[in-house]
Amino acid sequence: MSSEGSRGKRSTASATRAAATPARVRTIKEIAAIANVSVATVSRALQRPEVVNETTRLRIQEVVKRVGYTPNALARNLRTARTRLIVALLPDIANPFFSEVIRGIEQVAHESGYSVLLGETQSSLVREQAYADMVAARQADGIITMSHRVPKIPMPGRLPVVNACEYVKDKQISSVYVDNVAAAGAAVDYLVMLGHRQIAFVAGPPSSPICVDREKGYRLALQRAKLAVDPALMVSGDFSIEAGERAVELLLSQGQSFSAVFCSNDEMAIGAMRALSSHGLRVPEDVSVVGFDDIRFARYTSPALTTVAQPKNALGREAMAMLIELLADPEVPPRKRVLSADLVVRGSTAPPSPRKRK
Amino acid sequence: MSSEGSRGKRSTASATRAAATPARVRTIKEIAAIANVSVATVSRALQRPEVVNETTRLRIQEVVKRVGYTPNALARNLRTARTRLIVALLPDIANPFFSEVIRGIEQVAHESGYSVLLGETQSSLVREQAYADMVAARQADGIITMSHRVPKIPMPGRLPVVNACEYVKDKQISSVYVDNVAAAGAAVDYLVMLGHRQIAFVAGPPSSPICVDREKGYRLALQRAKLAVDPALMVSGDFSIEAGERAVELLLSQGQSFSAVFCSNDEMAIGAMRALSSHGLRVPEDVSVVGFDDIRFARYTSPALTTVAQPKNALGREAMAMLIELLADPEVPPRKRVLSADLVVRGSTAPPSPRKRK
DNA sequence: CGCCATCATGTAATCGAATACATCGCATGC
DNA sequence: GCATGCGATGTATTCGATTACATGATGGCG
Repeated sequence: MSSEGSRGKRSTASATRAAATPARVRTIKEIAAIANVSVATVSRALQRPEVVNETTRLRIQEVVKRVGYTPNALARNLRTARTRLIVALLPDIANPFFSEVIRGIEQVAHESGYSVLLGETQSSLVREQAYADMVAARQADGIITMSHRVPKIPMPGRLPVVNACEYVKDKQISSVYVDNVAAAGAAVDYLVMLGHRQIAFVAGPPSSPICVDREKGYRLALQRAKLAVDPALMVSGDFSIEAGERAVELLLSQGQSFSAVFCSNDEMAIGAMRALSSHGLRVPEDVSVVGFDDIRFARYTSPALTTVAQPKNALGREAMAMLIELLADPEVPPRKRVLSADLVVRGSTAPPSPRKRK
Repeated sequence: MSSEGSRGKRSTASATRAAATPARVRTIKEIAAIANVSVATVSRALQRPEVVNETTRLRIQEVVKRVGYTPNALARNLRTARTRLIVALLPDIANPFFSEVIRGIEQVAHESGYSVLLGETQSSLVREQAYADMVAARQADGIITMSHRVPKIPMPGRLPVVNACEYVKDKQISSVYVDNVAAAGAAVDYLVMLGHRQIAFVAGPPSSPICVDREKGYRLALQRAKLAVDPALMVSGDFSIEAGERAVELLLSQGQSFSAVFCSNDEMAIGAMRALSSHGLRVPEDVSVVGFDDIRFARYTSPALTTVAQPKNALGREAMAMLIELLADPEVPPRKRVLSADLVVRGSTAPPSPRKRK
């Protein structure tokens, strides 16, 4: 069926600048017929232009452009068993922290001819798995996941998965993340250096290893300063602004005394600042606040937020580089790459005021 | 080649709970061989279970689960000519406005068995086009674009494209967006009602029709109030926080007199507030600020931002519903669906202070 | 002059699943 | 007892590209 008919044979010269051929979905066969060559030649003209005779190539390219042909990627990918597509899984696109990581991923991806598709998982295992299945189903070559779970993909050997921002215990999975223990410790060290003695901590979800690390950093820093770790000053939240608000509300309602709060991410810190000010407490005069991540909004809160800046772009770039390496050679040994994060001091921190609060 | 060999024949009963068969990539042929049926039966057992005999079906399903078989989606999609995948293009994932729109899109998509992949375009035509080509290349069924451009896709008839949040002139493209003229007008009406007479306007990129509309709403509201439209009070920006900052800096450095600023989006409003306060002007006592979008952070600025709330979730839901409708029946007439946006009054607006400023 | 390398191109197999059509067995009706 | 229909399954084609291998033309060289 589908015999080109009408056109075909000797069309190339005549119709070059004729009215645009009505846009249609074309196949390589049609292009071959119009250009009077075989499908193999068309394919070669598009894939490895250097092996086809120049005039033939130009003729084919002209036809392709004129009739508007886009090769069917499904057929091509089926045959070649690669898609040049990778999926980046992020828990929450509303979290500005990930934006820049994504940007880093995309930069490196494009340099190597990969496209990036984003999947929002809302931390749901089901949805993580659904996107991961795209790899099993051969719709994508690999995955960068920004959660602390590795989806199951039935495959031989190494999974084409790289973990970014978080990390998993599985030694086989390459990860890029920051030294959360050290970074959190540095933040608390700074508060201690300012003179704070009662430092509250708003933790993230305990299911996430990096949150455990941030808490560990907090504890170690207190120990270094010979300060007691007071469980009553430790609350946990789910990374949302509201959670930060609730955490501080809780501390205040319990009548806890503290002159600084260290939060496991910036959004909770923003919530914390809000709760403080709605209780008439000034930041940083009455209470200092430190966040983690350095999201874009952190410098626009008032006062601007002191926070631990993760190298977001580098995290993304490095993750993608690792994935590309892995896709090129499944034998490369897995690595855990640890970057460093630096404290950025802004206006939300100051020495504690002499008069004891509350 | 590839004769299953070893196993095959009569394995089903014996190995049911044997040690997991080493994970490998399977094909429908292998499954058929292991289950002792034809590929057609395996395919049917998976696609239309009701047409295969129950015992056969159970046997096949058991094998599928045991050896870990995921059908090759490329092959399937190639054959069936549909992917059940749609791509949502957004200019900037860092912009929290889009997050909720995406969420609406995903909700409806999943209800109808579609998966959503996100493509960040950074407003680059090239990148928009690259993602759009996925449709031409049959890797996705349709596109929801949140920019004011419609990518070119060589296809017969209606393009499987829906426009959300923005809109394009092209009558053939369905769109969902809010009545920006009315919404901007309502915001300015409110400022007028509070007593403001000198209202500055920070516009968005003039290339975007919705920005033109917001400006039109501003002008009309001023006219309704018999106030002059003063070009000196109108500045434009690119939707970033920094742009809002720069816009207000400019007005102040020019010595312009105004008691309120209406910004085309929340991020510019946040920038505006920052510029005002860094010049010692209090919001709202000295200058009132109104934004547009109602992003999540809008209620956490201090003071909380008065803004025009777009029905973000509904925009997403409606866009996806339209796309699904369109994919099911390319004949449905295109529609421009206009939702309404409501002013949310928070703390950044107040009547102008009696003493003239500057 | 004939052999062979080289270049350009064509033919046909292939990727893995879906499915139209064919086949087979068996029960039902006349 | 035989035609009919139906349910269950198998055979073989198809989707649209890539690519190994075959073929044919050309030219250089001994």
